Amino acid sequence: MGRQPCCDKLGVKKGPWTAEEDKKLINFIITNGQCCWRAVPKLAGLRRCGKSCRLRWTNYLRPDLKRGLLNDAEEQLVIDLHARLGNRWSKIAARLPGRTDNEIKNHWNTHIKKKLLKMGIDPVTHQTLQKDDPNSQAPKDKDHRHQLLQADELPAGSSDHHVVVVPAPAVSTCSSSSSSSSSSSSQTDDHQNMNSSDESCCLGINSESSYENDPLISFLFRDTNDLLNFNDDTWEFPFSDQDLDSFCNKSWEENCPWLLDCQDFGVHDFGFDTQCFNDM
DNA sequence: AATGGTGTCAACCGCCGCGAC
DNA sequence: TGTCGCGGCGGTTGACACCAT
Repeated sequence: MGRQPCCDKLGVKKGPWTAEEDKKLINFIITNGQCCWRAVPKLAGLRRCGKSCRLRWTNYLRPDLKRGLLNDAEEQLVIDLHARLGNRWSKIAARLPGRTDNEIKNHWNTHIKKKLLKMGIDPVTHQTLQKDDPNSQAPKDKDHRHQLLQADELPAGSSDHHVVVVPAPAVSTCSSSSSSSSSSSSQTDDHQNMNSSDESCCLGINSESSYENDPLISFLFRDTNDLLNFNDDTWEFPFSDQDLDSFCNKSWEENCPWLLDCQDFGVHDFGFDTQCFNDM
């Protein structure tokens, strides 16, 4: 998928990356780490601009990337964060481990926008759409999974009637896996019917206690008031110093077990073992 | 089977902020 | 203070996949 390869006047290649180029880039970064991106193509033997190398690495080759569609819990988090931050995809991506801003942006534009419209929510303002709005198909079910709450602190340009979609708190059971079907109608229904146990299931969480020990996950799911009080300008990394020390002393497999799912591409595919990334 | 419409997403483009000088 | 280089960000593009007719 992508564009046809081409070169500009300076002989810099554009278009889709080949496996050979990927291998060169990965090999270089594993050996040298991420340094001056401008120097990377020259040193790695690539006819690409540094920007292209950086993008390829951060959006596709990084070993800590999750693959596949966003699950319902991640999607809900994106909606919540978007209500707070607007189109600041990098800020949103920073709160979703293993996801890139580009991925989230694409997912928003192709899936979530439509889903919100079907739910009767304006994807730009997060306001409920007017009832006489032909685009509005808001559900009337009072058991609707999401609570539409009045926000007291909202992005610039928001109106007095701005609402934020907030996920229900996670509970302790996990009954069935939820689908991330791309079918918009069934997807909406699933979304509305999915209970909070499904949500925790989506992140591989079996119970509240099971993620209490994971500082990042527990941060993501702790009191939703945190989301309402979220202030991007003063936000700090949610780990305590102790957590951070613990994190740094573990391998990436221990800290990020979902990365093991990525091993069939991006690491072992290129002849590297996971030790390479521990060394990094 | 052929055609046209729509969806998906990797990749590019242009702008901006920041630090160095 | 102004300029430059760099990295990062968000918006957009366009090739391919998929589906409906």
